[in-house]
Parts: sequence; structure tokens; C-alpha cells
Amino acid sequence: MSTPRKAPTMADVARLAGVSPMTVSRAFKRDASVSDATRSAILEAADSLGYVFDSTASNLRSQRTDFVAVTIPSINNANFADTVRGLSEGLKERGLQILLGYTDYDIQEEERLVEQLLRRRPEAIVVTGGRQTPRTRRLLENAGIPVIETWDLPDNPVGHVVGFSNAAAVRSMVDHFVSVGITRIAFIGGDADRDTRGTDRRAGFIAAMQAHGLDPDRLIAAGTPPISMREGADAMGRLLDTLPDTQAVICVSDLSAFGALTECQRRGVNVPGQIAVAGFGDYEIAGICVPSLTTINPLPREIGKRAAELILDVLDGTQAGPATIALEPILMRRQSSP
Amino acid sequence: MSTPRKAPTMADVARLAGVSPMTVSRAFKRDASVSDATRSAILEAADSLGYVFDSTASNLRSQRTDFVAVTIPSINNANFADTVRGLSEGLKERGLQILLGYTDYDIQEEERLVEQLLRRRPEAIVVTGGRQTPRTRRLLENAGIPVIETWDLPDNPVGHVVGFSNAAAVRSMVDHFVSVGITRIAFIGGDADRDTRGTDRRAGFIAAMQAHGLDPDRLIAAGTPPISMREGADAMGRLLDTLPDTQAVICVSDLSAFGALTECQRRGVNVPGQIAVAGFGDYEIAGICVPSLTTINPLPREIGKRAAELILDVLDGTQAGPATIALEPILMRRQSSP
DNA sequence: TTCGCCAGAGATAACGATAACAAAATGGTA
DNA sequence: TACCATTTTGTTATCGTTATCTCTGGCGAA
Repeated sequence: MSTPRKAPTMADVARLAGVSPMTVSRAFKRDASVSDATRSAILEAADSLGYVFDSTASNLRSQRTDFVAVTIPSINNANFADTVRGLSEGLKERGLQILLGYTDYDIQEEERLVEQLLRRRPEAIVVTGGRQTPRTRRLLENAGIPVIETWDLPDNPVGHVVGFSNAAAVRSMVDHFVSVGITRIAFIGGDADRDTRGTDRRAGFIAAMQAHGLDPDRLIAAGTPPISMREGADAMGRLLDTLPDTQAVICVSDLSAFGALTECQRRGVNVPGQIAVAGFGDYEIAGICVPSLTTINPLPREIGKRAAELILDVLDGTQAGPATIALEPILMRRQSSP
Repeated sequence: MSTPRKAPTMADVARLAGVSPMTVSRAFKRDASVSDATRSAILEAADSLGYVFDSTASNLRSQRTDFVAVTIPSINNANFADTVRGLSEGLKERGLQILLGYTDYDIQEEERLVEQLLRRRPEAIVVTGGRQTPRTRRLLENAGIPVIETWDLPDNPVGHVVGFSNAAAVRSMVDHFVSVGITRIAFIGGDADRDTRGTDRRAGFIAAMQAHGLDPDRLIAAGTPPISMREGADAMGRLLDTLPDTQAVICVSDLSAFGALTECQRRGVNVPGQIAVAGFGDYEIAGICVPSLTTINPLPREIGKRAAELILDVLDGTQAGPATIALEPILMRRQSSP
């Protein structure tokens, strides 16, 4: 089934096609000047030998890998997956491939990952950013390639930024509830600072409540981030048990919000009649569950798309200094809130 | 912010540490014989220079990349994400990194992808398998590395297999319904053969119905695979409109099944009282939605874990011939069915 | 004392493509 | 026909690490 003999190289193809290895190399590039006759002869020879281009050699000699390194907290998250898809589509046309790694929401793991990725000499690196270990930061600063932080607006960014303010996004939700007369608002989130974005959302909730002169203490800790649907449901149970006069609850993600919704269903608690529920992320489920879920769409696909464009501009030299692209998340009013 | 000067190499580190480049190389390996004093001096020198190991050169010279290529249909799918996580964890201890690509459920795209991945000279390749273009098959056969097909049990595998029978899994669901006296069963799936596993599930449904002497024609085409929650809901609407005497419906995935459930909620159709609903995948949502969803757990994490073990065994030479590991998906009886 | 063994370190060449430069072939024009 | 511009092809050296072989010094056993 497999071929034990050594894989053919360009030299083998060149010999068979009666040209020099350099011409074979050119034939495998797009725009290189090779006559049609020669190129097809070469491709035919390559095909008959079962030749597969070896990018390890190409990478070393040309000092280009056509990799863009991307770190995301979790592979199992539709929002980050959308960002990766946006990136991937934007980079594909230029022949750039994504080298993906996930940090499991752990900045120590992120440090290991970033170092591993940089060893592969990517053309650029995209991190789901905000906070990182000092060493990670140093690695990024000295990497000598474009660095893009996403999903956040860091105070002191390493390089470029394509993101949004998690705190401001949650504030807009609080403002919305207050504008319709709701004042007793709770927040369901993680019980640790592992997930920096989740932490920012909770901080945004507290700040917004205080800005309205409201009590920001209805905080339900739902477990180690990221919070699952089940943990969201459990947290909602505790909220209904301990603070039954709560009028609305904002959840750190749509998944926990959906879990919370199901707990209300199980208990016969009417949403939004007795309590309003809001999420974050605008996952597909938010639009289709019953009642549909009020949430915030942080434009994950757009983040990826803009990051890809930015990378291409920087690599082309079109983009000079560090850019910060701040996106405006969209409040999606649906049935789970008034 | 970035360093315009050329990145330091092992030679620079060697000079600063007062040793030969070869010794630096050894110091960066695990088991290589370097005295502790020398090693720490080298690492210190490397750190002070901001040296980052260059694997492009290492890859070429050592003919090893420590990549395992993995293709999945979609990055935005919790089942495949679980398989990737299982793979990733199993390979990490050996220093193998995953090079991930997705095919968008398109075998032409898969062909392009497989070729791109093979150019990077991975140590092994894992495909979400079953059917591929002739050229893809040829590329895999001649790649000279272990090939693992997953999520399927192909009739004529390229190499190794870690999967299950999609048809048999759906048959078990049909058998379950028949065993509780349900005979008018429908199937909601895609309207094209793009998704080979979805197609197998539909074929399994038809065969199982025929085996029981039942009518297999209650087939609802829900759109281009993969079917979304929304498309599942629309399909359920059509089913209720056109075949209102249907007693149960099996959906090609949990996502479409959940969409179908929500449509029942919207119409006030009782599940499972008026109609039973089943899905496929055992996504988290299946366990928590109301009513919870009867489904099939295909053990996605286990697939990844076993595939990783198999790869390590093959690379070690422990595993001789091509292996086929057939897993048994688990029928999860929940509230959406009797 | 001699020999063998081994840990620790160095010297050399090579992995397979391509950047950079050079030369030959081609085509159009004066 | 001669000449220049352009296209097409070839030659040489090299990217940064490491496989492989060699060498040195120290230590224990005979």
C-alpha cells in the first residue's frame, strides 16, 4: 500500500522532463515564466513519478512558510470557529494556510503554544488576545512578524487589533434592560478569571449597573470557564432559588443562556414574563430556540475577515503602523426579553 | 515593536555560549547527551539573544515535521471538534502537532486540501473518510505515511480505520422505534450526496425500514448538507403539513433534530406524545433541551483518542498491518421518544 | 599499567528547494 | 540583416539544522 522507496524530488522530475531543476521549480509556481509546452511536459513528468512538492525545503530556502498561526481558546466554540473561517477564507486566495492551536483558556498553555507556533516561522500570528504571560508578550513582540490581537480591545496592544469591547457590549445590554424599566438584573458567568473575555463581560456588567446606580451584586458563579449549557441551567436554578425577585439575567454566553432558558422551562417559569434572559454570541441556537434568545452578536466572522485583510495589507506593506479596528457588536432583541 | 535585524540562529547561540552549533542542537533536544552545565549555559545564551528554534531547517534536515495532518468536513461542528481534541491530546505527549484543514463537505475541496497538506510532509494523515476522488485516493495511497480514515467503515479502506457504521447506527434507532410499536417513521436529511455520512444514514434508514417491511418513503429533504437547526425546523414543518400521521422522525443530526423540536414547540405539537423525535451525534444540547433528545452517541472523542494511539503504534512499528477499529455508537434514550 | 568503554563535544556534509545572477532563445523593428 | 527588448532556461550557492562519523578525556576492571 505504501511506497517504501524514496520519494522523488524535483531533480528526478527535471531529469525525466529533460530540463533543469530550476525550471521545474518555476513550473510549480503560478506566475513564473515558463513556456506552456515546458510546463505541461514537467507536470506530466511529475505526475507520472507521483511527485509531491516538498514545502519543507521550499520553506527553508525561501524563508517563507505561507503559514498564519492562529490561537483560539477552544476549538469547540462556534464563535471562534466563525472567526477562523473568516480568516481562512480571506487568506486562502493568497495561498496562506492557517496553523491552528488552542489554549484551553489557559495563558500558560498559550505561552507554550505561541512558542511552538513561532518555531514554525509563520508569516503572521493571530491571537485571541487581551492578556498574556510576560514571556508570551515578549515572544510576540520579538517575533518580527505581524501580530493581531482579536476579540478584545487591549489597553496596551502588542501590535494590531481587530476586536470589540466586551465590557461595552454588556453595558449596552444593561442599558437596554434599564431603558424598559428593568432594574433587578443578575449576571451568570464563570467563577474564575481563566476566560479573560468572560471576566471583562462581568466587569462591564458591574460597571454598567453602578453607572445606573443599581445593585451589581446579583452575580452567579457557574463554574470553571467556559460555562456549559448544563452549568448555565444549574446557575439559573440557584438564581431562582436565592433571588426570586430578579427581573432579568445576562449570561456570559448563549450556551449558558440557553441552559438557563431550559431550566425555566423545566420549572414552569415564564420567559420573559417572569424573568428575561439574555446571552452573548448570537450562536445559531439563539435565533431558533423557543423563546428565541436576546443576545449580542460580536460579528465573529467579520473579525476573521478583517484580520485577514489586515494581514494581507501588512505583508504587502500597504498598512504602515499598528492598526486598531474596533467593531460594534450588535444587540439582537428577541423573545426572551421585553 | 518588531525586530528588523535578522533573527539569531544556532550559530549565534553557539558563539555566545562558546560551543559548537551541534552542541546547541543537542541541547535543544530532550535526550541528547549534553552535560547539565553546558546545557544551561546554552539555554541562557539562547534566551539572552531571543533565539527561537527554527523548525523549517530542522524539518528539512531531519526529514521529520512532527505534523499530523487532519481533515474534517467543518470546523464548526462539535462532534468533529471532539475528535480533533481526542487526537490532539493523544498526540501532544509525543510532540506531534495537528495540521488541520476542512473540506466544507466537498470532495473536490478535499482533494486540493489533501495535496496541500501532503506537501507539508506530515508524519501521518487522518481523513474523515469513506469516499474520495480517485486522485485523492491515489495521493493517500502513495503518500508513504500512515493513513487513518475515521467516522466511517469504508468497504475498501486506504489504510487504517477508526470509525463506525453510520447505516447500522441509524438502523438501531429504527429498531428501537419498531420495538415500541412505532411504524410510521420519517427521516429528515440533506437533499444531496455531499455529506457521505449523512447519505449513509439515510441509506441505513431506508434499508432498516425495508427490513421491517415498513414504508421507507417518508423522506424529507432539508437542504444542502450540513443541515442547520433552521433547516431542521422547516423540514419538520413540511413533515407535519404533508404527513401528519407520522409517529416518529429521525433526523440526520442533533442540530436539525433540535430545530425540529422547536418547530413542534411553536406549533403546540407534543413531543413525544404526538410525534417522537430522534437525532444523531449526542451534542450537549441533546441532553439539556426540553424535552431532552433521544439520539446516538458516536463517541467522537474516542475516535480521536483511538486514532492517536493507532498513529503512535504505527510510527513505533508496533502496529504491523492495516488496522480497523470499529466502535459501537450508543443509543441514548431520552424524553423526545417513548 | 593497560585496555576498553562511554559520556561529552566537534567537524563535515547534506536535506531539497530557490534567490540571484547569467545566458540563450525568440521576436519585432529599423 | 543587425540589433535590442523580452521571454525562457540554466548555473551556482545557500537557507539553518542535524545525521553521521570522529575525537578526547576520564574511569573502572583485569
